[in-house]
Amino acid sequence: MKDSVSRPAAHSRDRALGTGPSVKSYQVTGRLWIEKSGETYLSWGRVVLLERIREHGSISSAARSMGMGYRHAWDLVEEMNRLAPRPLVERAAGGSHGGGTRLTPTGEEAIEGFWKLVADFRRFLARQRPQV
Amino acid sequence: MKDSVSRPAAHSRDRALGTGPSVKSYQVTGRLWIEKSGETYLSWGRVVLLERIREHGSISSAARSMGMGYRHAWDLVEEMNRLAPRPLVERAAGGSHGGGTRLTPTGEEAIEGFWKLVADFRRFLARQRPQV
DNA sequence: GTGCGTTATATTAACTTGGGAATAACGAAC
DNA sequence: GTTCGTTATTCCCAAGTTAATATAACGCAC
Repeated sequence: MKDSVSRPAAHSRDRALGTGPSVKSYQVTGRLWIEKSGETYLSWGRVVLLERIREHGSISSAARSMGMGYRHAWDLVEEMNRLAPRPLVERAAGGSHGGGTRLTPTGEEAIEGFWKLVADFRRFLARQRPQV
Repeated sequence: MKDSVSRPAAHSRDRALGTGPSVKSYQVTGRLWIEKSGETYLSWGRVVLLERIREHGSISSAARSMGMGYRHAWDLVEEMNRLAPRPLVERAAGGSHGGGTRLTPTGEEAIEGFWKLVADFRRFLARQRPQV
């Protein structure tokens, strides 16, 4: 079974979660993220970036694959690693292929945990009836 | 009993809802709003603006009271009225005091309904345990 | 040591959002 | 008709965010 319902496609640009393709004209929508000390730690786009890094093996390739500038992607990775209890990715500059970036087990857990949170949020939104 | 918990102070600039003053270092946070046809209909700031209009009797005074430009406030009111099933506010230009803006019953219901939604959302967030 | 593609870093440009200023229109009170 | 403060509308600017560009550092393969 595809998990495209509980876990939206990684290539989606939508970071706002609604109740899906509804016929209702009014729709309760929202965003969810995790902060640490007031700073954003994990969000939709950040987790998608982590998945792309896992898939492509480098920050630059991951950024290209989702139309994001390398600088922006690097900043996000830097901040996530800084806020995480342990690094989510390990980076290497130089080497035979120039280097690369790969997920740590902590990074894998962060992805999984965030999508679980998102799934709960989607269920919550689906229960809401927009009061017009 | 004050309602500052279930209904945050109207002057708050925070539109993001967390689980309150928690000692946990990681905090699940989020925003909630209502869309119609992909356009934002009601959000935290918009509903606060409606409350200020009810309190002050005009868009300009309401905007001043919350450090918002009249232009921006007018745009928000215009869009809310356009997306609402029936107008949320009635506006009058001219008159003894220059005119003014007041809430309609629909506007009152919109405020009440949105804060109920927010209260549910706060309860949902409070149930979440940030998975680090 | 040279080549390669990456990470790392700084600088600049473009875009978005909201604020400020200015002006006209409004309409009841006087 | 004058006054008043509001609504309504246009234009421009400031600030913050994101994208684009450029350059240096890195380290393994060869």
